[in-house]
Amino acid sequence: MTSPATRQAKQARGDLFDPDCPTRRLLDRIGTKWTSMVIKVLADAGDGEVRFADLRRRTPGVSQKMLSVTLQSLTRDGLIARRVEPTVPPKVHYRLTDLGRSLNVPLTALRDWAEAHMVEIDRANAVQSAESTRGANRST
Amino acid sequence: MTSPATRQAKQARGDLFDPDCPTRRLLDRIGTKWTSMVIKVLADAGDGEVRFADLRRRTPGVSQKMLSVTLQSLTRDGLIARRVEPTVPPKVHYRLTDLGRSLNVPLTALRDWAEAHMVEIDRANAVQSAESTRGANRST
DNA sequence: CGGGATCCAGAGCGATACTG
DNA sequence: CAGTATCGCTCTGGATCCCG
Repeated sequence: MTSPATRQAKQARGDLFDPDCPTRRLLDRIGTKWTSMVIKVLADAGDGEVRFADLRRRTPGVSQKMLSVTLQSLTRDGLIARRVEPTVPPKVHYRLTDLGRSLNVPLTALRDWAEAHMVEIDRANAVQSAESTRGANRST
Repeated sequence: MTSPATRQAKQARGDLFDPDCPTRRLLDRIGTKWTSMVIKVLADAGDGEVRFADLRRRTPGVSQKMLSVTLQSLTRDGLIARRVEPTVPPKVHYRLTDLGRSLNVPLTALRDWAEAHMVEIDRANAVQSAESTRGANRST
């Protein structure tokens, strides 16, 4: 997530181009393995809240630790809201904030692009592999 | 970049939801530190080609190794095209492909969101810090 | 039930040095 | 000029155990 130390070092070096580039910082967040999927799950839930266990079930493959960490990050960033029911077995509910929902818009665009074009990327990779497999016979 | 081994394991476990989710795979690519910036630099160059050294100059902070690696990935994925002038000091030119340019569209949306809303995320983080600094005095 | 703490393997990435 | 190879650090993220 681009540690503060790194950014400090850059600023100390005198190049202030970095603060102009919040894109990297955003990508560092949504690029973290489970973030975008959690946002999608919450977005699909509409305005409803989702409990921790439900989130875990709807996010296959996530460990409880990483789900916990992801939810903490998103909460700190103000993208999701946390509500705790102080019952004896505590129930914790999560939902997207307005900010989180607004992020979901460009994120959905990216998802759509991915679903539409990842096959082309796969095909491109396949071509490269094929070219390296056969030695290099251009003509004929 | 979500190793093939990981995906194999998941398929072996029987949950085939993952291949349905190319978003993760896309984020693994554009989430890699320099990818989105290189795409932006090339997109800003219009349909023109940019040489390696130019790219490096316009992508402050990148090492020649990481730029090289990033360009290789993008080339394999068919997002950029590579043209080599076989002169004695070789000149290599890069440009976005149509696929790369189409990716730049949702990516630009994400950049716009970042520039518009990262301050809110920073503010949210500041609030959390403040709340943890002062013990916890709610009323008043 | 929800989540914090710890340990550990692996990937990302930077610095440096060498090649065609 | 453009790239490859090696080393080493850091950070991610998974497994496991423990707590309220």
